[in-house]
Amino acid sequence: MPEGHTIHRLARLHRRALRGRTVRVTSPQGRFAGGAALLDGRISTGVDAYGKHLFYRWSDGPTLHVHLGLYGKFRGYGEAAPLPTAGTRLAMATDDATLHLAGPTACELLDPGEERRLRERLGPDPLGRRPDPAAFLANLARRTLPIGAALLDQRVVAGIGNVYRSELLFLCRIHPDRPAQSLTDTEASRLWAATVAQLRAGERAGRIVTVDPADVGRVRAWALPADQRVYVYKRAGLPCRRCGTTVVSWELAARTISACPTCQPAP
DNA sequence: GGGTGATGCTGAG
DNA sequence: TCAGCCTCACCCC
Repeated sequence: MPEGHTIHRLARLHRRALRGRTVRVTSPQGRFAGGAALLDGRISTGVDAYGKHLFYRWSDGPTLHVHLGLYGKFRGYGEAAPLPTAGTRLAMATDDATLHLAGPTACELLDPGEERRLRERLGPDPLGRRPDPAAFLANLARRTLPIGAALLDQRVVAGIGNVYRSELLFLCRIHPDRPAQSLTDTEASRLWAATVAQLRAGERAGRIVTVDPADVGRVRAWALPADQRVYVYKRAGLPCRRCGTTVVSWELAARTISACPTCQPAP
C-alpha cells in the first residue's frame, strides 16, 4: 500500500526498531546477496523517507535505498519471526525485531552522489521536514499537462499516488483534466494544504481515510471498510457521497482516475 | 488451483 | 506509449 504516507510511517517504525542496534542483514532470495553481505553486522544510525523512497543509514558504509513500487511489501515481526519466504529480497534483524522485504522495485546501495541525483529528480515532499508550497506552485505553473497527471509526476510533488490524486482533487473540487497551470494560486495553495493534511492523517492512521466523518455518519471513519473511507477512488458508477451524482472514471496518465462531474466541474 | 489486478516506475522505441 | 518488472491478495472455478 505504498503511497508517501505509508513510506513515512515505515521510516518511523523502522527507525524505532533499528536505530542504535547491530543489524543482521541477509537476502534469503539471493538477489541482494552482495549488498546484504556488505551491510551485515553494521549499526543502524537511522531511517528516513522522501516521497516514496526509504533510506537506511549505517555507522559506516553506503546507504540502503528501498522503493516498494507497486508490489513491494515490508513485514515486521517481534522476536518470534517466521522463516523468510522464497520471495524475501531482504531481511534485517535485531535481537528484538525482524523486517522482511518482498517485491521491491529498488533495493540497492547508494553512494552520496547517487542519492543526491535521486533527490534532485523529486519535487517537494508534503511530509518532509520543511514542506515547500512555493516549489509546488512553481512546478504547477510551468506545466500544461492535466493536474490529474501532474499529481502523479514525482518531479512535481513527491509522495502522491493513484488513490490520493483522485481524492485530493475531489476534496478541492478540481476537475482532473484541467491544465496544471490553469489553477489559480488560491486553488493550488488549497491543493497543497489538503495534500499535507491528508498525507499526515494517512501516516498517523496507517491507512487512507479522506472522508469527513459527517459525510458518512460515523465519527471513527478510519474503522470503516476500505471502500467506505474514500470519496471517489474505485467508486465509478456509485453515487457521490456529497451530492449523489454518479461518480465517473477514465484513464489519465495510464492509470484510472475517478471524479464527481458535479462537485468537480469540467474545464 | 488458475487468473487477475494492485496504492509504481523505468527504459526502449 | 507501452511492455516489463515482481509479489501477493483476492476472486472464481
